[in-house]
Amino acid sequence: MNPALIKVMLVDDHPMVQDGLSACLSFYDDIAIVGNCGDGSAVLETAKQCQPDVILMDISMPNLNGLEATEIIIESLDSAKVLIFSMHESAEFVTNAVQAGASGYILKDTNSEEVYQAIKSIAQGKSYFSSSIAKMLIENPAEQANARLTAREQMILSYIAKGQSSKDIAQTLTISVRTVEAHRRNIKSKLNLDSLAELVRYAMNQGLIDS
Amino acid sequence: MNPALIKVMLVDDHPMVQDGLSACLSFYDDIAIVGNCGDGSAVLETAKQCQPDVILMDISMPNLNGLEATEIIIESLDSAKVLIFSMHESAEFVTNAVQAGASGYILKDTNSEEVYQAIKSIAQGKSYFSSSIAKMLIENPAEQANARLTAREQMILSYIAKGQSSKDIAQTLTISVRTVEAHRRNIKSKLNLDSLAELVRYAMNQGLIDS
DNA sequence: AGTACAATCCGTACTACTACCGACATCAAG
DNA sequence: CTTGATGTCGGTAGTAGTACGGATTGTACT
Repeated sequence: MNPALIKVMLVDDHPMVQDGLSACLSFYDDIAIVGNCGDGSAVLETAKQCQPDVILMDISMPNLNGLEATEIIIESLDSAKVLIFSMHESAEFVTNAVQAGASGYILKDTNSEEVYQAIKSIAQGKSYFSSSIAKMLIENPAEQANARLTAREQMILSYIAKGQSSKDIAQTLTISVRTVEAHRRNIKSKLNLDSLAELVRYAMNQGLIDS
Repeated sequence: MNPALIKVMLVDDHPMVQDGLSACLSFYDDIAIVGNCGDGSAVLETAKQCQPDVILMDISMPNLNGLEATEIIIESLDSAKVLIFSMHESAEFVTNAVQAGASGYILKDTNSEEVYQAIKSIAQGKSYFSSSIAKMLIENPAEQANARLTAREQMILSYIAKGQSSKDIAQTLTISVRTVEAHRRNIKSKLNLDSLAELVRYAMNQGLIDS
């Protein structure tokens, strides 16, 4: 058999994970690592150079998180499929990833054989989810359709969760304080959360910020 | 056996990270991976079998976290040194790790060369910290000494992180709003944190609240 | 062309929180 | 017994955020 070579690009801010994936996937001769990237904001550029078939993407990254990066990729490069490679097992993450355009979602505690199978499925145009993820999706079907934040709102929320005031955020983004406050209101309304504390917890659970 | 050979044991619940470390460290012929373990509760048993010189330990793991596992190891096997391999860059994690008996702390975004250097240092009885970690320890020196919150302050903080206002907390505890505000000030002063968001993150990292 | 939504901005009144300043009671430890 | 830490409470002033109420632009889809 002479299968088509699948070009894979890795996006993860941990060199160890990148090296681990590279090492593991190098055993399969129908997969080629054509590029890797440790920063969400550089994903599109790298992807345009590499022209990968499958992008294996971490969610929590500096600058630009994996979900936003996925949206950009899906809009700009319809040839590439995105496979999310995350440690987060919550339903919000998975549904957000799917809505962002990801074709699959696997957990970081999966072994290399399953990663390989997932890449193969994605490359063939199928979708792939870790068994525990699939089970969860069946048990908790789509709940919060209106809970989806826009990219701008996610950006604002991440600054809020980092501890910046509306004034700070306004200066950072060079927009009016009133605009930031409006986003604040919309975010709280969408997520049905009252307090700043709940916003921060939501942001942390969503992986919008570190630590 | 080569007397200079450093026996290393890996503890991480992500197979990818384990594989990556194994692959990267296999290039150095003075290091031997003598065992690995994906679960904190099995660390001690595995370590007794392997008799490692250095244990490379993740912090976030199921069942038993890396800090607790480190304490047990240090008490039971004085031959083994522990090198924490974490994605968390916060001062609390680092100081907690050191107090648990870890000889070093490196971040998951370090490259394999630095991991190698860290293992060598640890094996020689020295300590090793990632440059950003060392920098942080220098900039924020002994603030963890006065960073201990009283039971009352922890209680107040947990309510704050849950999203309650000072007024709410005052009613819940049947004390004055001013008292709650005073505690708030003291907590922020002790922890050297300005914003409510940082308080919430601290509380979550400390496990004062759920999810 | 019309609708919907996102993103931007403003006014006003109100509440919550912060930064200062201070006080006093209790209780453990030197 | 003095000292220090803790927990309690207050005044006053200022800043930050909320809750209404609007508005305008641009884009995208029908």
